[in-house]
Amino acid sequence: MDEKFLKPYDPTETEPRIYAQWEQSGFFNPDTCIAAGAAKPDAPTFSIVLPPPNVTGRLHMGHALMLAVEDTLVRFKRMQGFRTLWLPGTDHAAIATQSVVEKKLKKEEGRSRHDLGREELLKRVEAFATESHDTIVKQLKTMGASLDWSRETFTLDEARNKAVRTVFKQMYDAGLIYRGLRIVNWDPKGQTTISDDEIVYEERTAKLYTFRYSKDFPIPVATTRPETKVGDVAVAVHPDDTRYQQYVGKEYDAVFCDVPIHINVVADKDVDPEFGTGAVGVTPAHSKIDWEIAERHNLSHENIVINEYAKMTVPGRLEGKKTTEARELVIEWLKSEGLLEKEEDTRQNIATAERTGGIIEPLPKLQWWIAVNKEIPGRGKTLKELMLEPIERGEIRFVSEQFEKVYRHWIENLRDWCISRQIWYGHRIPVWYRGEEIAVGEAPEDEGWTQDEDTLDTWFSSGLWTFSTLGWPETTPDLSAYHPTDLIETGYDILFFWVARMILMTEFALGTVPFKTIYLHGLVRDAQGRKMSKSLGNNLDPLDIAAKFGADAARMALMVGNTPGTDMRISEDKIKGYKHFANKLWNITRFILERTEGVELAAEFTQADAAIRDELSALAKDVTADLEAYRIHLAAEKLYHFTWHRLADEILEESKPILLGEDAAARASRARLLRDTLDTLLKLLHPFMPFVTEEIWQRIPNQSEKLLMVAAWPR
RNA sequence: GGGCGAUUAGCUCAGUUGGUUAGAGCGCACGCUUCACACGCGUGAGGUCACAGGUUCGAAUCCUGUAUCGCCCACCA
Repeated sequence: MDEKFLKPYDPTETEPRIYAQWEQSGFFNPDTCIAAGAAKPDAPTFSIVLPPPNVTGRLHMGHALMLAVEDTLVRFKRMQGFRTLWLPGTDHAAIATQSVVEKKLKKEEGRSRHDLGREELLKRVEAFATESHDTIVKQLKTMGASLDWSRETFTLDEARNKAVRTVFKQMYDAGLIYRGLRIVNWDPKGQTTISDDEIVYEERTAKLYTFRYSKDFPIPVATTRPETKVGDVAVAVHPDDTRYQQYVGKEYDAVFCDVPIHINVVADKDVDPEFGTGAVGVTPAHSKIDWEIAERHNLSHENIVINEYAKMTVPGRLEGKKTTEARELVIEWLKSEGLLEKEEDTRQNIATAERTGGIIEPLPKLQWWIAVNKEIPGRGKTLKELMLEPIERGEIRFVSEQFEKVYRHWIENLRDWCISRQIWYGHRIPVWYRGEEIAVGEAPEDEGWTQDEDTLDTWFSSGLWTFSTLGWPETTPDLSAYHPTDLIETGYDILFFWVARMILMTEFALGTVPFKTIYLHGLVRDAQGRKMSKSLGNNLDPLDIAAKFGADAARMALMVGNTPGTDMRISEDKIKGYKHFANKLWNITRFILERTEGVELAAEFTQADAAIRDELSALAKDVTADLEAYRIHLAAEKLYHFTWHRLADEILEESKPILLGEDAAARASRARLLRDTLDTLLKLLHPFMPFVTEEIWQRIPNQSEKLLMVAAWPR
């Protein structure tokens, strides 16, 4: 017996060595598996694209969970003989990455992006992205991820750029991408537009003020943002509100806090007569709803009073003031003029930007949009319909069915998607202007063209991920073999951002689904159930965890008892438990090898041993069925339980007298049973705990299959 | 305001299509230097499955309602 078994299992020494061995074997690449006979050339395929981690730093435990689940499924399928592809890549994560670099720049050098300029900033961001990428790859390998590195991609590399330009052009030609002036969510801190999905609402107490524009203005108006009232063009009331009907259609002039304003009184059904005074001051340039009201009543949109830095642009005492300062000044002025009628507390949800925390300032801006409710020429359907159909037809199914309703509900309320961003890192919008002319897709060859300054929302390129990574728009063998992919596995928090956008993009560009099954995992929280975050300092780094307990232990701890779609708690104690389990398996092996060394292995089992062999076959079947149905938590728990409490506690114990006994036939049968059981169990456990099982496997004498990772799955 | 989910042992959670006596890990108590393993072994305590009705031969599981907690979406000026 290998002397190594005399000491406890040491994952830190083992894991990097084993990973190097796997990598060297080339079996992460399905082509190598075929060449080596580990998969048949015509075997069915199984493919997953790795949800590309953002190059914003390093991986956290949520990523570790994702890797554990995906690697387990991939290894399972590979051992079953599928042509299995798990394709790695990273995401440039435009806003997220640029804002990390900008923050660093500010902190370390006290400079802004404008001090550096576009080109220099991009150099900095790219350097940072490269560094992050390398860290992330190291972490992925540490977790044991059997990714095909020969096919690695990046959302911003040349091939992916090409895919982005191609889809953009196709959508533009189909009339689905358009440029339009609308109220956008402007983040004054990040100096960019963001989409509705990037908004986080924070509940706060705010003051609701009731006032009149002037002494002779007949209708009192309630507002939480008095400073915007210098931009008002109308007062809207409900059409049935008898209090105000007599004023509808009338116009008034006033000088509001040094600013001359002209107010139309209009009737609009969107006004709630119960709220405030039942009358809304309409500020078209600084409120989405007001913009719509103004459109319905042909009122001016152009009355902009706040700029991109959230400062007032009107002449007079407010000029150049921040909105918050201006608010105070307006209240002061209202009081001094005797126009303020009431001041009360109200609860308010304030819109903030997810990445920067800046308070969103609605502003009218010329932006690029994707129309989701417009019929696609030649297809008779809208993008929204394309997003719903595969779910309805059952071509895509959710592992946790509750998400189907959530998804539908989101789609039904979907509005046009704003895809342009005023940041520099990302895919530059593939549009060029020359006077009145416009060119889309590829840069024109001739002189005088200027490219659009903006970049694309990062989710535009992520939406193409399942097929851009396989070589589209070229028709590659990979694309036809591995697309649609079998599974997408990611956190439920990016169902809308990403999963929905992949369905949209793939249905549009390829007319197929991007994947057949959606497996959404929950959040990984700390032992107290809190979100892991930098500010709380309760983050666990997969690298540290692997160094302390081994990647195998981390993987098991993340999978056992964790049902898809549900948040879980993780603690070092739990992970330690599975480190012990790896050691238990190690010692089981030691026992079996020691006690069967030199014992002749029987050809036939005794009746008792045949029963145990059947029990094991039943377990194998059970685990297989669980994995095929994505019940990973159950499979893992069953294996744990069998290994420790059936095999070690019972079978090994009752084997002791048999192996030391006089009955040679029983001894030979039991020896063979134990060796067979160990082999089978190592195979069954390998997808979950790849390192320790592989290490043991290679130290068992007379092993017929060399690498456990491509050994045949028990059937 | 609309939607989704949860409530099972002290704690964290499983429990697949309704089917024996409801399980695991951790923790706890007691005892073990037993020749695979103290990263261990043995024994044990601990549950009205949130509550109230209903369906059923049978309910933690299905239905209705209530309570509490959590999350998502929308958002009132």
